[in-house]
Amino acid sequence: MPRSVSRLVPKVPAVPGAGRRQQFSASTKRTLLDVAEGLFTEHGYAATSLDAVVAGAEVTKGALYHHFNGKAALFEAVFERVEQDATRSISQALKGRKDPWEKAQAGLRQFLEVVQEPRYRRIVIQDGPAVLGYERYREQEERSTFGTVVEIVRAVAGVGEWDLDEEMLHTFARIFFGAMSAAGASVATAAEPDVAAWRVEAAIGFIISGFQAMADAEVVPPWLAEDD
Amino acid sequence: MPRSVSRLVPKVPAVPGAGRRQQFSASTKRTLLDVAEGLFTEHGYAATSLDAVVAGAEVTKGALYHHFNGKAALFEAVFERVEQDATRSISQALKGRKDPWEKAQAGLRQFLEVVQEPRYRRIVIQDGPAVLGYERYREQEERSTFGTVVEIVRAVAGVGEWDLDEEMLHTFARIFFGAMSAAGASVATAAEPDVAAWRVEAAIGFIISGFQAMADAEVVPPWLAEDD
DNA sequence: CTGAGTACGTACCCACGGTACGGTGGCGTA
DNA sequence: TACGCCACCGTACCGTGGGTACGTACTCAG
Repeated sequence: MPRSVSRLVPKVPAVPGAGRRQQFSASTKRTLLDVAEGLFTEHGYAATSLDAVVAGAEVTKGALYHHFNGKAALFEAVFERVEQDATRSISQALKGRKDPWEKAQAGLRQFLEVVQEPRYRRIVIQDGPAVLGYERYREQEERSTFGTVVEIVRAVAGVGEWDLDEEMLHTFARIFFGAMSAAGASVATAAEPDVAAWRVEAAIGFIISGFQAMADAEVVPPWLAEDD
Repeated sequence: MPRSVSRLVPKVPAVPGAGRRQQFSASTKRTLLDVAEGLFTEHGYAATSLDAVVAGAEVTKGALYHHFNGKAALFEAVFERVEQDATRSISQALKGRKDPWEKAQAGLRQFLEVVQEPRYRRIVIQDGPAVLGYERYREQEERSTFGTVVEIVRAVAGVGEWDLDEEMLHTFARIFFGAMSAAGASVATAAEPDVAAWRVEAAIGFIISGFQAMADAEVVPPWLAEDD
């Protein structure tokens, strides 16, 4: 059932003057992205045919291949848009927060919200790595959601006054991001997402409290004692 | 270039007696799995054609579809084998360890080794979720690698004498598993895997030390204070 | 008014997953 | 030992779907 989406049709010029042609072009491109996003979310990348996409957008494959280099390119464009929305959403939640711990909490909460969106789970988490390859997948991550995590970790580390070099900071961010992704997935698939979300918040909070406690007590990580 | 793998050919009975027929059958099935594993690892699921698999195994599609219900089923069989090997490898590393913290460390180290295997990264981490779907993917995880993580977390929590219910324990395990997966991926793709592995061990050790410090100091997680 | 190039539509190719069916040889049975 | 059955596998074929080559209409600069 190819969903049809309303789209500008070159009949009467909507806005006369500078480039009506390009308006139609942008409209069809956007429509293709919208339809593709819906189908990718619903059936996944592999089970979505380009015929279904162009049928939903009420165009032909000629139009699709004019705007995108192929199916993978179309997916990547959709992928980028979804990640951009997610990043904007999270960044918005951080507005106004001053305390790094508070920012971390707000960021986590908003991420747990985002990860419950079907499109994010399906397109970014599930199909993303396989379609884009881990190389490009991590490139995309780096300059979107993951980038936000890096900033938060940097802020928190600054409060703790730990002397982490840039590499170590990225390692921590990577670990936290992986933890959040997995946690988010468990939240999204849980029978009661709300309860599960609370559990995750509690667990992560538990871990972070450990950092604070350790900073206060000035303990030495036990399995770093036997360094050779 | 379809790699050909040596395989039993029904010419002279290798071991006479009980069921030579089944030996040939098992041999071809195993050969199909071996070839498929190699091709899936090298080119990925989507870019691997069944023609290439049967060519490498020196059989035809008739044989393949006799043993497996389809391409996805073939992949899942390969997937299970890889995960079983990984689980065995990690369990082996835990043998003899008594102290839970020590077990955690050994398990982490072995996991970081496993995650560097190209077949595990490509088949399990990269293509697994997309091909099997998140449902089946997590089912498989649950009774293999992730199950080991749960046991380790349970042991460690027992030492800390924290009263975690089963749900919370699973949440922690989920988080740690996600952290380890992401960390493992960063290790595998790093320019210097050894150094990266050390960083991850240090970071995770850092976090776990936080737990110990917190257990000693009996602090309260800060963002759990404002419970409503 | 006209050339040029954008923005599509049309027709087609072919790789690849899947299926239907045919055959052959081992293995239990009498 | 003869025989029939079924597991095991080969052969031939189809349909879907990604990708491509090429034609066309419309727009805008000059």
